[in-house]
Amino acid sequence: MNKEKDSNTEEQILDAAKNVFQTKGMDGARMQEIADLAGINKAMLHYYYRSKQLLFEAVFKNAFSLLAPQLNKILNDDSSIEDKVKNFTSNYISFIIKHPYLPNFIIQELNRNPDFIIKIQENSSLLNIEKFKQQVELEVSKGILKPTKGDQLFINILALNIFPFVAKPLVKAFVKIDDEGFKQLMEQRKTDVSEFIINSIKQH
Amino acid sequence: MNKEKDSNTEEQILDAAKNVFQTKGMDGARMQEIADLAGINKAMLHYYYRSKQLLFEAVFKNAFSLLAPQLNKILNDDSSIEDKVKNFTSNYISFIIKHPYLPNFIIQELNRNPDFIIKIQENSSLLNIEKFKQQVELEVSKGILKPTKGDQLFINILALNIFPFVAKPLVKAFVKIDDEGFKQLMEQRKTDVSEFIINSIKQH
DNA sequence: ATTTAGTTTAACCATATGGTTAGCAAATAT
DNA sequence: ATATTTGCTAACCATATGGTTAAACTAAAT
Repeated sequence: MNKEKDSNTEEQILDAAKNVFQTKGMDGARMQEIADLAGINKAMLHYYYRSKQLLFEAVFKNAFSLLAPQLNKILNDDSSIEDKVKNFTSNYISFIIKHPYLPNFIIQELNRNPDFIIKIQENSSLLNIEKFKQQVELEVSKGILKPTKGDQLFINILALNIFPFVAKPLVKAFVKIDDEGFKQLMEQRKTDVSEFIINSIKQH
Repeated sequence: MNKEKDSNTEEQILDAAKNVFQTKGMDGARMQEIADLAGINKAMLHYYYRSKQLLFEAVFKNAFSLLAPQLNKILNDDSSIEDKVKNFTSNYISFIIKHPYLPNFIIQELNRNPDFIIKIQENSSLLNIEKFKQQVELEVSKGILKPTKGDQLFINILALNIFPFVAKPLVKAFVKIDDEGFKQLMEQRKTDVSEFIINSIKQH
């Protein structure tokens, strides 16, 4: 057996599957299209991944494992809330510009099958907002922040950063811009969003 | 012919189609499932709506026409930005609690087929952010608001209001709540979100 | 009573789709 | 040298799916 070629085929399949699943979703994806994109026989998909469901799960886990460390930064990091907001906003927007289909894919598929998140919750110590909430409480009591609820703040941070990418067609239509204009708008948000949040919660 | 019954069947189909399309999307929806839910023969779907695509479009247009007036309020209304933010936030969250699948459906399908929004743009005078932007500029120059970009503010308002519903499974997992807890969290946001926005942009 | 038009159903059709199988060719092990 | 395992392909299969059709039914119009 040729190890080089083995892993290569398997990777090519996963690559093609990422492409197709992330743009068309589980329901819209076709095994044949994945095979064509990978340049191999359809039977190979089943040879390496058994079923559409399992191939999809491989893609989904892969996608989530890319996103997880991004979210982890804001939850389990020791910098101040202000620094977290600034860093997360800038980093996350850069990250999504590199992986534009990720947030939409994850949100769409979680809505299609909410049980998915249970599996994720079991496997990863992620998705724990407690430390963040305590930190907000502490900074509120110290007078650094105005009275603020940790969970709502967290939702707001996610919303302001993720939403524009998820609703990209809507945003493009409202603001009347093309892809290039959208990219510029998102670049601007790297600083605008953190300012918007800090302005709102910081005690002055 | 029985007009009562006519429109009834047609409506029953549209109702069932709304249900199925809005929860499963175009790709995940099955004509047979829609027919079963409507309690009629599958051929009736084609009798009244010709094809899956046209039935879907009827559902989509219907959904968008529900959402449009909501967005219109914030774009073409004469109250102050502060009042707009307060009213929109409260009204929109109430609205979505009544139609929980709407935002997700629209966003998902616009991403699947971005051309859809072109048709919408042609037909409706909606989706024009100009008045809102001018109003922001005016209030900034009057010193009511801090320096603020109208388009970014509009995106932020949409993001903070819409995102939690679109990402509901994610939010539930992070905050560790069930459906009841989610509903309470959203009720709280009716005031929290507008405060969050006003705090950020109002000159003081 | 009969015609006419709209409505509904069961059966059917062509195609798409996820998945399987038999066999081949090359590499590896014996 | 031979047997065995592995990677791969072409052909195939069963079922699902969107869509069609011909005939039956209903109710109003003549």
